[in-house]
Parts: sequence; C-alpha cells; structure tokens
Amino acid sequence: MTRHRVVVLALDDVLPLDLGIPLQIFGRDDPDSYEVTTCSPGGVPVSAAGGISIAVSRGLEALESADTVIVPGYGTRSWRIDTETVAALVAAHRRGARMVSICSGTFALAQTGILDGLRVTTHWARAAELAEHFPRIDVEPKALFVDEGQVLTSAGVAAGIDLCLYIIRLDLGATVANRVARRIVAAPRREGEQAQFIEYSPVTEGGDPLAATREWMLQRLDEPMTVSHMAAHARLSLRGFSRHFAQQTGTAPLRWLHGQRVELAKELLESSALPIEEVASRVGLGSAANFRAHFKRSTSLAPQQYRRQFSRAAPSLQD
DNA sequence: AGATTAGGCCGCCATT
DNA sequence: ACAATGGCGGCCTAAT
Repeated sequence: MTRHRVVVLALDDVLPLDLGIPLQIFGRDDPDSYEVTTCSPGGVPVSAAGGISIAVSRGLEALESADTVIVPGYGTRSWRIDTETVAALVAAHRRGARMVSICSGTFALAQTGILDGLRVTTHWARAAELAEHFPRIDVEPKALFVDEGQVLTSAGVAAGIDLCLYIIRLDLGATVANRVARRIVAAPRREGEQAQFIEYSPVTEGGDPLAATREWMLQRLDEPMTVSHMAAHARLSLRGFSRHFAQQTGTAPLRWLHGQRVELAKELLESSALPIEEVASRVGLGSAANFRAHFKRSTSLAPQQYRRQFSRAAPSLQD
C-alpha cells in the first residue's frame, strides 16, 4: 500500500502544541500507513514539537503531493494569510486532498473559499469572529469537530486530538485508532457533535445546582450582567443566590464573573490580533480603560504585554 | 486624579 | 432545637 501523505502546514514559526498533535498522532507507530511532513510558506524552518523528530521543513510545494493537509492553530499576530498560501491550499483542495484544520487553523481555510456553504467549527472564543468575517460559512460553535467529507474542522487543541483520532479510525479502523489513542493517553473517542464547552468546565460533582447558571453566564460574557440577573436565572432571592454561589465556587458572584471575563480576554489576546478595545467589549468589560484596569489587577500585566509574551516562541514541550 | 452613584458583599436577625 | 431562607443596612467596590 502506498503511504498516505499527511502534510502539516505551519503558519507560525513555532506552535508546539497544535503542530505537535498531528505529528504525534499520524507520525509514529504506523510507518506503513502515513508519511508525515511539515511545511511552511517560504520553507521557513519550523521547530519540531512534542518530542517528535520528523519535522522536515519544506515550502508550499509540499502541498502539491499531499493526500491530507492539516492546518493547526496559528495567528497570534493576524489570521490573514498571503495569496500564495491561499492558492496552494485551493489547488490541494481541487486536486482532492483532504483538508483538516485545528483550532484557529480554520481561519486559514476560510480565506480560501473552500469552506463556503459548509458546516465548520473553530475555537469557541473565536466562532463569532469567524462567522462575522465569513458569512457564507456555517459556523457550528458547539461542536468538537465537524466532518464535511473532504473538509474536517475542529475546535480547540483538545478537539484536534479527537479529530485526528477520528480520521485514523476512518482510514485504518478502530483498532489502530484505539492503539494510537492509548499511546498518547487520549480518550479513544469523543463525538464531534458533543457540546464544546465540556472541555472547559471542571467536572461537576453532584450537588452543584448553580452549574447551569454559571454556564449561562459564560455564554453571555459580552453582555451586561448583574447579580440580580443571575439570581433571576437561578430562580433564587438575591441573598440566597449569593450564599449558594459562594458555597459552591468559593467566591462571590461578581468576583467570579470578573475572573471569567479576564480568562476569556487572555484567550482572545493569545489567539487573535483583535484590538484591545474590541477584546474589552467582547469580554463585557466595556471601555478599554476599564478593561486594562481589570486585566492588570488580576494578571499584573497590561493586555499588550500579555499578548507580546504569548506571541513569542513558546518553550518546546517534551512528552 | 477625585467625586459620584449604582451595585455588590456579608453579618445579623426574624421567619419558615 | 435546628437548618435554611430572605430582607435589611452598613460598608466596600466598580464604573464613569
């Protein structure tokens, strides 16, 4: 059997985690099945990640012979990609190559037009942005991953693992997929249509009746919110709500909310190039000035400093 | 930066 | 007697 050529397109200089996932999953153990390489626009060297040593840097011409193209998350600076990269992706797709994205990698595929009319997903914090810029795409914010046949997209990096395992199951069957899952210590299977937030909330033990209200709050982080609103949603008195909330989370409602807003802001700062004002409004902290104050208080870093810190090359992971 | 105002937090107590 | 509740008021925090 000829080997199936998997080409991972790196759009940032180094992205150990996202890039490492397909390398790990397709790259070892099954040398008879997959030949895995990386490439990048202009052939700029890419650090291997996750303890893998198979990364071979090539330019976009590598996409010409790919059977599967995987675009991992990228874009700490901007999600725009150049026209050569777009053309290479379009050509690969037209040739029949299977197109896969992980996390914000979906933004690259979106620019090529090959997602138009299809159901896709990306990281939940950026789903609205994707839908806004690419109105012809049907963005499914709650899926872990979406299989549209030739095109498969996945949410955050954890969902990228699920998608890669799913693809191996399609190609080589459940036995091989389960063996790979065991090797990388992943759950052998999570369904693509399962709600995406599950991976972000801690496991809820029994006796956590406000979990639904917290979830409801998380989905409305960009809107104004008062404790009265929360209490109304939970159908409790103000006093009762505060009391239960504190008991279940260890902090008061507003404090918890602020914490969540800052967490979302970190996500956006790391994974997008959105201006500070836009981030401020998306996380429900109103003006940029107010946002800065909050952000600095809980991270002791200004938003821009934080972003800079994370757009630098991250340290390589070992496995 | 300081003042203003709305809203939040929490101890306390009467009620259930 | 006990536990949970909900309202009140004083003090604190957030936001403009």
